[in-house]
Amino acid sequence: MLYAGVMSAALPPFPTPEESHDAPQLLQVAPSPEEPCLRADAARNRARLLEAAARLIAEHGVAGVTMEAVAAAAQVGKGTVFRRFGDRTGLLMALLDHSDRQLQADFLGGPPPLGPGAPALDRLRAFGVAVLYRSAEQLDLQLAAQPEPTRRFSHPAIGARRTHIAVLLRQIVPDADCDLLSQTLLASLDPALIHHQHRQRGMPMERLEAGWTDLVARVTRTEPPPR
Amino acid sequence: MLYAGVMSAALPPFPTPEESHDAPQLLQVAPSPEEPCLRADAARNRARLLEAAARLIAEHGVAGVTMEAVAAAAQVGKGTVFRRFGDRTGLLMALLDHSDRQLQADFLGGPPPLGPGAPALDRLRAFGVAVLYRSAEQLDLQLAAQPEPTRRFSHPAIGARRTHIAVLLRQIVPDADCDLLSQTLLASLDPALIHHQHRQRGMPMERLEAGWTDLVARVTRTEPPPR
DNA sequence: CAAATAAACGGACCTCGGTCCGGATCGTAA
DNA sequence: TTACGATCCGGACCGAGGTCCGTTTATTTG
Repeated sequence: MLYAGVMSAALPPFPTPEESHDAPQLLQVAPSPEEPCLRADAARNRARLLEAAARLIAEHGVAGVTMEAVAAAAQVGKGTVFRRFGDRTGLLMALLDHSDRQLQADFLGGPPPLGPGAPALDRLRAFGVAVLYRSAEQLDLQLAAQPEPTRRFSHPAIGARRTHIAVLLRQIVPDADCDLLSQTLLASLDPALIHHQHRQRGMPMERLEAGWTDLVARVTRTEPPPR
Repeated sequence: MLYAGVMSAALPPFPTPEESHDAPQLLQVAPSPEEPCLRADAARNRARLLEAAARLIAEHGVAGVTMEAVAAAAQVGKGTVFRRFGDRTGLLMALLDHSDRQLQADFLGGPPPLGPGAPALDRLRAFGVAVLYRSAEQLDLQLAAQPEPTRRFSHPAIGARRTHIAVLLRQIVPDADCDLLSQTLLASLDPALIHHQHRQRGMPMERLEAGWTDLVARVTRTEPPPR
């Protein structure tokens, strides 16, 4: 389990203030237009908390990330953790934030086929594969960071992915209900599903990758790629 | 919110003993071959607990279903609740058990197009629609009964549905990776997804139904039905 | 019917997520 | 530099899920 990415994600002092779980923004990419910019001590504590959480994960796994433990490790009061991140999943999602932004930057402005420049169909294929492997790398954290079912699709990062898929789909199958189809496609990349297929049913990642490619071909009614 | 179905589910003294959450049986239908058959007092308490839980839901919503409250309402010790149902989700899933069996009986042996007799494609369409509306009716309970991500696909009832979809798919697109496709299709019927589309994004159920029909057509590479 | 054994019971107890509010700190403006 | 208000901090506190184990009860066997 390599949590190096997670560690680095903890370092930038970008604030994700406590109001982070409602803004229905469609496409986030920068640390949001202009954050209320935390007070100096708040920003410092935020960074220490993320770092402490990452350290706890590295040492004791996700299960070891107790709100009290994180607070203690960061030498901070428990209330501070909740003030900053709202709840446990908020903290864990913040740990994934860096990697979320990375992915988003890649498919919004990175090199093809993930980024713009390639045909939409190729971008869609590449997107799924990217999400697949990214999730597989951080599966434990991804699973633990899943909020209760009611909010599972409310996270901005998820919304951004859905929108991206929908945009691509509209270029390929303009007549379809792309808003709906995009959700379905995204659901097939759910970390819990990956966990079940890969770990519980033992399917190799290559098969999941092929499954995604095939699914995209079927849904778009195009020929499967030669492989 | 009609919980009549739930109430009636509480009545049959069928035991679902504490070992119910691992048996990887492919198709359950009866109350399992021969349950270890609970002791008389245990069966009685089980029934009282289910009844109490259903009553609490009817009165205070799912949020009112506290393990202690259920125990108290059933005039039983808290430990007994956990012994019987393992954990909270176990209790809530037990409440859905009756409706699960009903659905299963319908698609395994009921009248077409859900049951055998109709072409596989029609059965697949009907299956999705059935699951869709059934879930919509009990959304709150369905959402609350979702276990942590790790076990979300381990429930026997889910496995049965997956298998059923896979069987149908194999008759329609024998060359596809039906085991994988079936999971994807099932994922698009996830209660959390329905909740998000229908309640949070305001899509009418008819649109979700059309979405399923369209998805099935695309995935099987068949013509969409005339409507 | 009585003794023996396995199963079930109950509730005290623990942990952990989440809340609350009096007090400390930071940023700012005079 | 000082004063002031907004923001933040901390940890006591609460509720609910889950565990444990001494006690009770159903069932079986002689």
